[in-house]
Amino acid sequence: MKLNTIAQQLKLSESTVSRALNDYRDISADTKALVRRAASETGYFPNPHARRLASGKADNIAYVMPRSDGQFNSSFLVELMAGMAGALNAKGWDFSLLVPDSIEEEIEIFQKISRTRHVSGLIISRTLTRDVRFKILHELKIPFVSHGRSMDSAAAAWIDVDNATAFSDMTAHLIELGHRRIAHIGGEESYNFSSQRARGWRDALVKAGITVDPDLHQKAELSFAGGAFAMRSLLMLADPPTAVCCISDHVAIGAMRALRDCGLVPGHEVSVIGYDGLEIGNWLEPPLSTMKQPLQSAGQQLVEIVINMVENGDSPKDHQKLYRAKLVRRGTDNPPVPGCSKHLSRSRQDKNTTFGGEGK
Amino acid sequence: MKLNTIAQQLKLSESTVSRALNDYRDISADTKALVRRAASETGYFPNPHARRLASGKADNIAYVMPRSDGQFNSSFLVELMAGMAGALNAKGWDFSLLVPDSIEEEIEIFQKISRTRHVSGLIISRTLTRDVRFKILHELKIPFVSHGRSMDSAAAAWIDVDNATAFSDMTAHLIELGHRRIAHIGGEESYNFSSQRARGWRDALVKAGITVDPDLHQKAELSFAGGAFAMRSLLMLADPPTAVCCISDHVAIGAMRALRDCGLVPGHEVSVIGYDGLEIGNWLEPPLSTMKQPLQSAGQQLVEIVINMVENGDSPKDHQKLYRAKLVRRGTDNPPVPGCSKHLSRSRQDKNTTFGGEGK
DNA sequence: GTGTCAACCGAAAACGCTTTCGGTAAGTGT
DNA sequence: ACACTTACCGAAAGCGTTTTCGGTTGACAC
Repeated sequence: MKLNTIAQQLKLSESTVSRALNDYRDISADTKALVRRAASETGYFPNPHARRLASGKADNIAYVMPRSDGQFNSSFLVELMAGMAGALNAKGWDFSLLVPDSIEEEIEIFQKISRTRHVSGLIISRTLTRDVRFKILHELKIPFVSHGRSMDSAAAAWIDVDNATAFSDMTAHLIELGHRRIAHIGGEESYNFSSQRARGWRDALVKAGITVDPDLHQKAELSFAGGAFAMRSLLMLADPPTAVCCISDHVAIGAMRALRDCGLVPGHEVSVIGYDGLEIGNWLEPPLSTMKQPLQSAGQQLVEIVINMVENGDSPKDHQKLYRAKLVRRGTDNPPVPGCSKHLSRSRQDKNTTFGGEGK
Repeated sequence: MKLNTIAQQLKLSESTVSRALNDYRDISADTKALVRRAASETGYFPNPHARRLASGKADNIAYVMPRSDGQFNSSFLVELMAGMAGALNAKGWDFSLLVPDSIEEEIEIFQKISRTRHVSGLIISRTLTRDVRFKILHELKIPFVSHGRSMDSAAAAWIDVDNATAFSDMTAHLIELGHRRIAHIGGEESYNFSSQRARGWRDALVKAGITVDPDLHQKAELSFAGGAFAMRSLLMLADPPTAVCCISDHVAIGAMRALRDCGLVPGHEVSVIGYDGLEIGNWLEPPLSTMKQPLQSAGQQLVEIVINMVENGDSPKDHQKLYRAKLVRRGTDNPPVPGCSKHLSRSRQDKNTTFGGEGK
């Protein structure tokens, strides 16, 4: 099933067959049809390695998968990768996965790619506030797009959600409901989305004339446990919050658990809003309010961007896209309950008295 | 940075350099050291395409990712893929993802692989009870391992969990707690794990001398919504179950929601046990009991198996491994509450009377 | 000395495709 | 009739490795 075979069979030269298959315009329509039919009849597939070696093109995209955070929004990740694979498949390109253990290893991989060019384009994610990868990839001249911005991404291609606006929207919503003491459970601020979300929260408070109490800003691991721990700390405060903006749904779910453990009902004594729009939130008791990203097909978009850069040499700057998250009210965002603040200090409440909030 | 350059630089032939790098034994230790040093100094990486073309080896593994079931245990999937990527990376092999839209497309991909051999080995999953892929891959002589068995997998390599035993263990446990009316919310039985799990449930009942009531066997979509729907059907029964064995944690979570919506408390009037050992189960109210698979590094294992088959020509049959799932008691498996069965028929209960079960 | 055997290395032929360059034949205008 | 395109195709040179097949040494025994 080599090009050779098919050429002899048709009494054409290899080069003609090759060009016919690749739709060169100096091949007559007749021969093209002829060759195509012969190819599909014999079930011919060009050898990718030979093709790539000869053409110098790799025709594949690699996604740098964030390592070892089992707690991160994994359903989203799967969705994302499926989207990428689908879009690439439509183009006939390959999709590989890179899972570096450390940032050093990641950079090493980049260098290898830049030398051998065995990967035509890259998609990175989980961007840091300051992220060397942008500079490195730029220097190595590897076409790439990032899922998430960074302070170093001005000249790069990216798609992202407006984290700051999302969290100021969220916070403003709670303020409008009547809350004044609104906490934020955030994450490690070296991650760009972390610091942006914290900023959004802070901005909304300031804008409403509420002074920001540093005690109300907790930093947590982005996991169930992290959220639970942070929530417990908040409840220990002399003047606990009546609402909490959580950096992720996972964290919010942990926080809900902590509330329950103290005999409180999420959305009653303490409102909770998460972020991610996870399906699971709908199935909790009570259902978790959250911010949802509109990226139904982020994977596909990312792929299309990087393909454009590889094939047409598009400028990265022409591919920057910001989306806005939308509030999804479910059951855990409600007006503060007057007099409830007393209940909030350390003492475990009797379940029967605190149970049965007004719901949504 | 070609082999050429480095050869001239050292005044050696290309072939010598190549063999030195690949550790052939007819190259002296001295020259090997020399070449190696030169290579690492210049930062040389062999061109993968050229290498693969010349050697005929692809040195990569592809994973056929199950498409479009957002509801499936995605954290596990991510974990799995990370494990695969890690193991492959250690070997210097590439990892690609295949995401076919249909079974036809999947088979087409297999044929392409068998022709061009651009993928050395395959990992498949989400096996069907009758799964043509086993026969096809065997005929095409593509080395592969499956994550999950099938009726057609006798001669193939696989790792799997003993689904039947897991569900008979689960059911037996509920029987021991005193339950007699034990339902099963299962899935589409064309999936192998689905039918196995249903079988385990049925076997345990029979073994305990309990006649199997077909009404108690619900088939649901493997999602939150599917679980909720099935649970509602069960509650509508004239004689509803006091315990439910759910095919997955997702389904169980949906079932819990349905219970709550009827004013019931999961683990009180109706015990619920899930399957998968999802982290999220720990954070529900009450925490969900479940069966946990011991596959901490299934990805790595799968990769090692297929590599062995590719490199050493190992027989598939020597790589079949069955694991046993373990019960994780959390909050939703308890003895039946006497007199509760009355509450179970359709009527919405007042929350205050039903709330506050004995917990775990 | 001659023969033998390792140990080492080089020349050159693959591997299966792409792409440049040039050549022929037919069409176009004058 | 001539030059000049245009349309189409073939020859051949890569692409950067691996691998087969010999060939040249030097050591060692006789």
